[in-house]
Amino acid sequence: MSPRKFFHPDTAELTLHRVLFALSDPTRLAVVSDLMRDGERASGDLLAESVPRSTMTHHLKILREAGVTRTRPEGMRCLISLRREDVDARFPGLLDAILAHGGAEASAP
Amino acid sequence: MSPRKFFHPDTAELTLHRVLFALSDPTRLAVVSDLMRDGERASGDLLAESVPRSTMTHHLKILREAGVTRTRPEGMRCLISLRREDVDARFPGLLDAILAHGGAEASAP
DNA sequence: ATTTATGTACGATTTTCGTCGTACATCGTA
DNA sequence: TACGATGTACGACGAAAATCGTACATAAAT
Repeated sequence: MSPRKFFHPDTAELTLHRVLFALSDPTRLAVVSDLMRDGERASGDLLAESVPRSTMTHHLKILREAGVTRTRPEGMRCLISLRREDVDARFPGLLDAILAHGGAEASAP
Repeated sequence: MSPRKFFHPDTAELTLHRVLFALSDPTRLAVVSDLMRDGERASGDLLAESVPRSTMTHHLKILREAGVTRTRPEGMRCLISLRREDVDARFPGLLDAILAHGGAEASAP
């Protein structure tokens, strides 16, 4: 019964092209937009109506392995949060620029 | 002998995920980094040593159709420049954030 | 008009990505 | 332990992307 493990890259290992790629998909952009507005959220509540679970798992894995989000197991659920400070430390202003654009594209793909 | 035509999207039609996708490739990121530092450049001078011409044409087309760059024919050559004001108008701070990161990844892929 | 330099168009190939169903694992609770 | 709820792993499928060679187009000069 080992607690579930999730790989998270170190802050120093984030690469710009990987982060940009993680953000280049409409579904993932919508997830990040939600996280920016609402803070930490359960993965099951993210776009739950429009995206199957296995598809959401896939997108969350890409965001997590790019260093954009953090996944924290909490009982049966997974809580997802933005790695705001880490991304800001490595790419200052990047998330602000995306936040500034707001959720204009943050609807379903 | 009509002068060569290149499609450029209107500023209002730029989408965030398309711009981010265009910037999510190391080769294209290196091109943009060069353009930020040196201004307008001939396409043949961009990474000429490491990327075949037809491949570079492909990348420049993606950048252009995403609205990130402008291509201007000048005699036999093509001059490439950043659409700085247009991208800034639509996504303020985005290019600054990438410029701030400098050319740290701007070497060959 | 021929030649040379530059860049595009097209096609073929390989790789990667996005989607999602199914089976499995984990967690809390009855 | 058995059950129900949540999330992951794996595999398959089709769509899209990255690479690059070859053929063609454009422009300038001879």
